[in-house]
Amino acid sequence: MSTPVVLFWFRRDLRLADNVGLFAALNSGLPVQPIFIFDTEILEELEDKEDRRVQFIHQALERMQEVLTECGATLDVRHGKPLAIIQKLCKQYSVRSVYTNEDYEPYARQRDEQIAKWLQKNGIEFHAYKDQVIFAKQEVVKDDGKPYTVFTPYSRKWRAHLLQHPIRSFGSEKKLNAFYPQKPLAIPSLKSMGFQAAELAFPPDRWNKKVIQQYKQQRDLPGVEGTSRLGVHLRFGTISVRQLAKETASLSESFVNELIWRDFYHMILWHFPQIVHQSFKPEYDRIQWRNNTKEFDAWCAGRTGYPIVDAGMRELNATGYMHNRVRMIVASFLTKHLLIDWRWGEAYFAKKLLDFDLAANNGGWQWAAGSGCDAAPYFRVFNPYLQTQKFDPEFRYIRKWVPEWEEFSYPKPIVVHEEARKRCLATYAVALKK
DNA sequence: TTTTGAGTTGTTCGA
DNA sequence: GTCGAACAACTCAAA
Repeated sequence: MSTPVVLFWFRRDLRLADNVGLFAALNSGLPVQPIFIFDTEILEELEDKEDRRVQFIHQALERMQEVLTECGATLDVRHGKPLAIIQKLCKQYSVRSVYTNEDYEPYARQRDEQIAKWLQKNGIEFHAYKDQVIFAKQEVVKDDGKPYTVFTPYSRKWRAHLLQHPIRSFGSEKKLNAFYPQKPLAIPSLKSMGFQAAELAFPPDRWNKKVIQQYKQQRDLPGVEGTSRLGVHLRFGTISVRQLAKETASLSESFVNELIWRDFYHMILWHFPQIVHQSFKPEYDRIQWRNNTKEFDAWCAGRTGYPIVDAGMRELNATGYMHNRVRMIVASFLTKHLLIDWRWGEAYFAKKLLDFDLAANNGGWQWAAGSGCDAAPYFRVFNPYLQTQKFDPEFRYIRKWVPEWEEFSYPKPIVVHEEARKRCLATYAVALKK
């Protein structure tokens, strides 16, 4: 009989340091075999065979593998359906329990439920920990126990809760000797999984003190490096959100606010999973979207004739990233000027964004469309010219992504702002009148 | 239960 | 050019 072990299953927490579930596993008293599963259910949905997110994950795994190899341990990486892989691993190793960190997306919840059930039937424990966010699920709720749906009171309660429950550190990186000793195993290559590498760099997993200090003043200026660029690292857990919050708390209240927004949207998704398909405010699903596919294609390609919109879409297409201010502008433009269903825009972002996160992306789109919790009022239609004047007054961002914007060859606006605005207000009014 | 104050990120119009 | 009101009332949170 082989040595009893516990498995630690990495998902959106691809780091060895300050990892709650890993810390618990390493303290379980049994040697820990770390695993990762490239989930074919998810990978098959990806159209782009150079999808940079797959590469990002691969790279993060390789980095952990280096450290683990030095400790005489190894990460066992598989490719397939999670339940089947877990069943296989439980046959191969003498598994006493499976440790992991919670994932609040509907697909993940259903997957974990199924796996936990199978494990339980086979006498194996399943432990999942909160690691992805600072406060989750029921931790920050109204006095009557119900979830908040308005951000500001949520954020006040969140901050009060933090004072009562200061952030702890989980020194998982200090227990590397508790891994199961084993000869190195190879990580499946991208190619073997039907993907290929593109020569592209990822943003660093560090933050700049000056950027955080000036975050409030500069975060809205897409022509300036005024944001942290840490979204992708929070998404895949290559940095710890707890550590980040702790370190930046004294530097910028508005930066911490963005981390609270992240918790807020994850909490909302947990309590209202139907928002993946439906408007948070159901009456917004009565809107008669125009859904013109030619206009949608123009929006996707950055050919709307509105330079700030086109710059954003071109940045997204070229890099897998878009500045947050511009995300709002292009989302407002798609839903309100073009009257295209927010789900179309949401799906396009899901396909393209390196830092794509279901909770935040859905929250952002429903906010822009007006259909979300605590959303922009429906009559608030961003004026692309005014937004440019305010946030890109010297056209730095526009010049970078749409160098031909002043030339004759640049397309005429796909819609006239004033007309589109009126059409939007009229269309929304029909859907929302009682 | 009732009341009161407030609500991420805007725009337009008219005095 | 500047400023406040209207947009449209509504819902939420908390006292």
